[in-house]
Amino acid sequence: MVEKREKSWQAGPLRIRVTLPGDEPAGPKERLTVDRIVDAAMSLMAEKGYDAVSMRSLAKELGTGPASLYAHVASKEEVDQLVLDRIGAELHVPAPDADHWDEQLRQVLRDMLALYRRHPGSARAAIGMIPTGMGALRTMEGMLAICDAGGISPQASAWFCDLAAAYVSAIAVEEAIWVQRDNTTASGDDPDHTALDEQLRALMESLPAAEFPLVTSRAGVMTAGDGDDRFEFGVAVLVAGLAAVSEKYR
Amino acid sequence: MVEKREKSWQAGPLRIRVTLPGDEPAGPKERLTVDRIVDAAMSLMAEKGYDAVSMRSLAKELGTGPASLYAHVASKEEVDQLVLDRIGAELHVPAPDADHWDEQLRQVLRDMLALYRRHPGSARAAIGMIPTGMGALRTMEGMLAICDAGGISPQASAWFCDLAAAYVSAIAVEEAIWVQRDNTTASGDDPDHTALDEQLRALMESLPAAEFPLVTSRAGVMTAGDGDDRFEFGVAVLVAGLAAVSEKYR
DNA sequence: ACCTGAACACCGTTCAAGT
DNA sequence: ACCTGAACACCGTTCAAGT
Repeated sequence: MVEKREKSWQAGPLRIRVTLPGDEPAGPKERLTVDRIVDAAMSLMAEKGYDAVSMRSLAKELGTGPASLYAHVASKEEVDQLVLDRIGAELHVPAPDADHWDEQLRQVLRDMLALYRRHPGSARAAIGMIPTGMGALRTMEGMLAICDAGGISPQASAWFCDLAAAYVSAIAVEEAIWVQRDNTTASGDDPDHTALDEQLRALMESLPAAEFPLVTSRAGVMTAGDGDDRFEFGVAVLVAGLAAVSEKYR
Repeated sequence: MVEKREKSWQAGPLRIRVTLPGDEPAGPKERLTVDRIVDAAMSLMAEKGYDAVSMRSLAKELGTGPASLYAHVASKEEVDQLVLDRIGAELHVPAPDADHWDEQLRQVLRDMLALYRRHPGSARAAIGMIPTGMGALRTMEGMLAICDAGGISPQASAWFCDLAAAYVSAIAVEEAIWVQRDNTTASGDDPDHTALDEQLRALMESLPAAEFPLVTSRAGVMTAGDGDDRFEFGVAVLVAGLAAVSEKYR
């Protein structure tokens, strides 16, 4: 009834896999591999969000039962870890330039957020995960090199890698959760979360001015800016703060 | 078969509820209220971790079925929100002191983390949640006042509230996830996650030195310090960074 | 208005049995 | 070695029915 509908081949270092539209249930005779499981997890995540990725939905996508996956991965958590490792390998940190170390560092953080955005749902998998994939380690190496070029102390550089990763993934998770809510609530109408900002602003303005003089009078500035504006502020604070405290952590 | 085994009464502003040991299934005649649901969620979370809190376990704790909860709350998410609102009310921000605004701000962030730690599992509920409870709003008001005393621009102050909340809750979630893992893996032996640090350090040192000169040579400093040391660094970076960039966001 | 039992449509993981 | 069906012990939420 179902023939081989999926094609995959190796072309040098690239693994190419093509699935024609309407081929969702996939060929059941294709051998299960860790790579195929990770592929399926990433495409399912991108298409339907993190919550749609389960051992069962993954198995269905691959034309098998959930128990079969456990011959290749130990747990759902391992699948998440593998997805993150694969994504992490996409980030490339430039060679350090001492004159622009701070801008380079800010750019790495922007690229990290862009990576999560490019793979919707991936941020949710990153919650509480310590990244130990080769990609993440290479990113660390690159960040340390840039910090060195900027004269940042080794201890401050080391802890900054953690701090930056925690901040970026926190922002990415927050965004991922709105996006998911927007997708399930409003039926693809318009993706502005400005409605939510407007609501929050109204809430702040409606507070008793005597008890909340600042929140009420600054409701506008509190809800100002989009995600990028706020992230850019965060990135600026982090890098400026690093420069400022570096000496204290020598 | 089961009599009223739970006692609760009002004593001034305090709500006191005593459940004798062995009374877990609770009296089934006590009327269900939102407050009782939130009480149950908080104690279940503290005792058995966030994952143990479900609409079903909550119902069992309250001596009823899961469907009954929906007469008082709309969803599990609302329960989480209510728990967070209650916890948020515990934080108190001091009146601003212009000479020590930066130390005051750092202390608020420390207190925020302490709050999550005092209610284990609560951090997990905070993921992707925009805090709109009265407690959170009062905390914002207090932080804005301290920033004002420090001469920070309104825009920088406003965005800093967000940034700080995101950072602290990211750290709290990370900690909550170790704790949960430690509790389920090692059977209450010793709660040092230093073993994990040691493992990470070994991994870094085992990397090829040619490709990872900094990660390998600085594995020690990368895994140095406990949670408090690293958090203190983060807090120092954030507040110093705020002071540094404030003028750019006037 | 509040509560209930039963059901719906899901989870992750295990395990004996097959090939 | 790899895969499978069936089961175990769970989820959140809905809804008609009761009081």
